[in-house]
Amino acid sequence: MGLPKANRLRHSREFKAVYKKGRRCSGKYLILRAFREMSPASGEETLPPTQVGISISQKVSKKAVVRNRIKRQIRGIIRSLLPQLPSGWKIVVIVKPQAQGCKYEDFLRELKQLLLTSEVLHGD
RNA sequence: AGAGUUGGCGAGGUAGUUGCAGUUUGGUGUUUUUAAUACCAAAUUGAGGAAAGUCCGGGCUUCCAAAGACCAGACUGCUGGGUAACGCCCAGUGCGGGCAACCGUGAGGAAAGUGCCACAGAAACAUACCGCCAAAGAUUGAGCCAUAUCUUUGGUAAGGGUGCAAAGGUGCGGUAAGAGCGCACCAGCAGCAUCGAGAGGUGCUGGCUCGGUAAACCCCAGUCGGAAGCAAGGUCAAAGGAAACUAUGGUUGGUCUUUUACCGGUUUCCGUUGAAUAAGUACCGCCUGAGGCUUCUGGCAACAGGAGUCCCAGAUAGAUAGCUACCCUCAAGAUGCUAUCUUGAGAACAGAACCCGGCUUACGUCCAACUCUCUUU
RNA sequence: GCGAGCGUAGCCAAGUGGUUAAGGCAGCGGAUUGUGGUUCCGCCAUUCGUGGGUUCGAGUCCCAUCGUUCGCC
Repeated sequence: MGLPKANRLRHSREFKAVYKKGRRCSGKYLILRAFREMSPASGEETLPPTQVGISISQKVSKKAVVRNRIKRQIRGIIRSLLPQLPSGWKIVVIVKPQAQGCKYEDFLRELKQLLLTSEVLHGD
């Protein structure tokens, strides 16, 4: 469940910018860093599409298979949520070591909650 | 039926659907055209036997200015073969383990030299503590003989004790006591004959002899240009500039000789950009290869050669997941008496990152062959 | 990708192939004290990360493996 290339964070610089300027929300298993580029002249139409990156360290698990599965599941959730997200955001999802034994539903619930609390997603 | 040994296959399958990456084709948009790039649609392909550990061997790339000599250095170590190469593989020899199938093997040299062998023991490359034996002398005694004890000189390595190990082992003869001193068998060494391509096997003869350790230094034989590694290295557009430190030198193990070749190096800051001193993935390298499959020939085999056929992952914050249906396998339960139904699971180890050949480690199921034991016919 | 080091008691650790593996902290028991601390004495490694091998004998030498820490591009 990969994301389209336009919706990915791709460079180390962009990650660093998000860490530096973005707001921070943490849950039980995940940490969210979000940052919106607000140039005063441009309107909603000219904003770049929202880009998302996932960061998972070797501390979560030494096994690449486990790390990749978590990444895929999170990416799948983001993909399903993508139409609801407003454009212009740069988001980094960091996986905590406690997330080792988590299931798809756990990530889904937590990620939705984090997006709401960080005011990226405006609930109804 | 149980216990065990060896080898092999495969890593659930098919269809649909949503989604991701590559390739090809078509279409649309952008840039001045060629072309490049983005999006859309269709077709097609999409992780492993270990992709892992990075323990060996290569290919490939760049640097070391070129040539030569010597010394270092590293690795390997029964024989023959295979291979691009290997510390790998195959076949054999010796030794060790197992009742056996079979398995393991770091298996050159200790009479080139040096070192070490704790404790114990007399002695651990060299000897005599207790013993045994012979001769001489002394002691008790007036003297002699015998015996005993002691001393000195010599012989001996059988016995005792020590130890991982005591100088070939066992038996018989022999001797003052003993000893390969002699004989038989065994083990080791040397020579000859014979078989084998060779490691070695077998037989005969001989003199009887020499501790262990080289995964201690070392000696011998053989192999190796060195260093880095795809973050190698290159293409693209552009624009380089400033400051500081260091150099009579430097150029990849060391020394020397000859010829000549090249030249600064490091750090910091500013700047244009898709990207700026660095992990630039924008592009190449980058997936046609010591390639796979089928078959024939040679070879005990590893493997080699010929023919046919196929194209089979190429990401770069890094592509394989979710759902549905059927089949197959397994487990549990019910009906029921050998089939049906229901539920659950499809595992274990584990994710390509330049590419190959091995080794090692992790790991679940199935199949085949063989060995031993027990029971029945 | 390339390389280097370390695993010894709960913790920090020493250890030229040769008894029963040195210390310190912690812990436990005892003595001293009216009680506690200080001080003193004693105990505490079924064996040196794991598995093989060499050796008469391995924590030490060799091979493989597991874990862990660090460096460079």
